[in-house]
Amino acid sequence: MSRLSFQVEAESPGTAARAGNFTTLHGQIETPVFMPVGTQATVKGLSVDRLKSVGSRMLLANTYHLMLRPGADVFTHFGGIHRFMNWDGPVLTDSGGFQIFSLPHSRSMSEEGARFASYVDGKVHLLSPEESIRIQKAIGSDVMMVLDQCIPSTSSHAEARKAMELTHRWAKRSLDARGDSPQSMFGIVQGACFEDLRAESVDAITAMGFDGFAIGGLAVGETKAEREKFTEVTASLLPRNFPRYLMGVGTPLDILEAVHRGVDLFDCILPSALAKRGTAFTARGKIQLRRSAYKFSEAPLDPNCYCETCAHYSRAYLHHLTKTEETLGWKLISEHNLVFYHQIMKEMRESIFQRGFFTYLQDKRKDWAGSDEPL
RNA sequence: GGAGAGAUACCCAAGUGGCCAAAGGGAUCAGACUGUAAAUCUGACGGCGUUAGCCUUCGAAGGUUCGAAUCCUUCUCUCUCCA
Repeated sequence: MSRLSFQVEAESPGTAARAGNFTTLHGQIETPVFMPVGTQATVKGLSVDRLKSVGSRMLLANTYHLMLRPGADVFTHFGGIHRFMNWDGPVLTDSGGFQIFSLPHSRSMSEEGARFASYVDGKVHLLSPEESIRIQKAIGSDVMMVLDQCIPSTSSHAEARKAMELTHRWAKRSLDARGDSPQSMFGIVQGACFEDLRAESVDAITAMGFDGFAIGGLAVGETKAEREKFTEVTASLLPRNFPRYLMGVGTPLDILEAVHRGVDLFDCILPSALAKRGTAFTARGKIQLRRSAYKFSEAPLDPNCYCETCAHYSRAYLHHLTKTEETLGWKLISEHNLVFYHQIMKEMRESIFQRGFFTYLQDKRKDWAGSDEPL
């Protein structure tokens, strides 16, 4: 029986998009939902007050980074991440599977797990499925992710099969390691850009008894068209009554296209990572605040945005903060970007209830993809 | 007034006869970034030309040399120390 009690509340004609909800140990979440990335038990630059104010309801944190610092024993001491970081909403922890992909020179792979040399002190850690789950239990996340092997999506069929099969064995070990913990757990579908492997992976993972299903291994090298195709191929095979999570995706347009294909949860570093380099999202495309065109601009980022940044600060000021690399600029643009992401999720959900998602999709495709700086 | 040091492209700064249109930073401009280790990475950066190449540059003016940012002469300006 699912620990999340996910239910589909509404669907919309002409699309696989659905609106739903699920219940975690720290409250209910309405989908589609975007989770800001808080790798180190912080969404960079934003206090919990600000996060709540911009509309964040569920955060992602990272097992690998938190294992290195502050370490699982600190979470045990505090009784979990919620009290530690003063966040009372749900938290999903990534297992460290993405670091297998993103830190390839710091680790070696075996059946047992991935051995990492810590970037903190060089000490070697074995990140096995059991160890990842042990740490995620200490962190006390509401949703734990199985340890998987994420590989470049452009990998060969043979490599993709090998990583997928290992991911399946690790998924089973991860699930077994959960034991009777009340924390829920998602399995992860792999298979790179191969339809047969994606189908096989869905069969294997859905047979194990998870509380939700993630589509992994996308936005790691493939084209936008491939990403959409394999999101669709995979999502269409996943069971209707469980949440579907597209890991690490993506741009506003990526998310729109994925909701259209039946995905419910998202996380991405882009709103905060791009804010650091002065990129803001608006309904009319991206704004690159480093451009000197904004030097004297008294306009807000987006005249239709209700965020604090748009209420109080000009593009000229944000341009200045970006050029001088002041952290306030990063923070103000991050807040704006998160408001933008949460706002579009809300609009998608509402359009599904109104049975108008497909129209919304077509409008946004035109507005976003057709702008000078496409989203 | 005396002694010394120096003037290089938007800025800082290497270069002391040919391999120099001139290292390296910064700034500027452009691009990248999707389950975040890193204030990150990439490209352009005198002008014209698609390339070959041509033209104009190293405080100013002369000179030496086949050839000068580099050597010589004079001049202009800046800085440090002593009076």
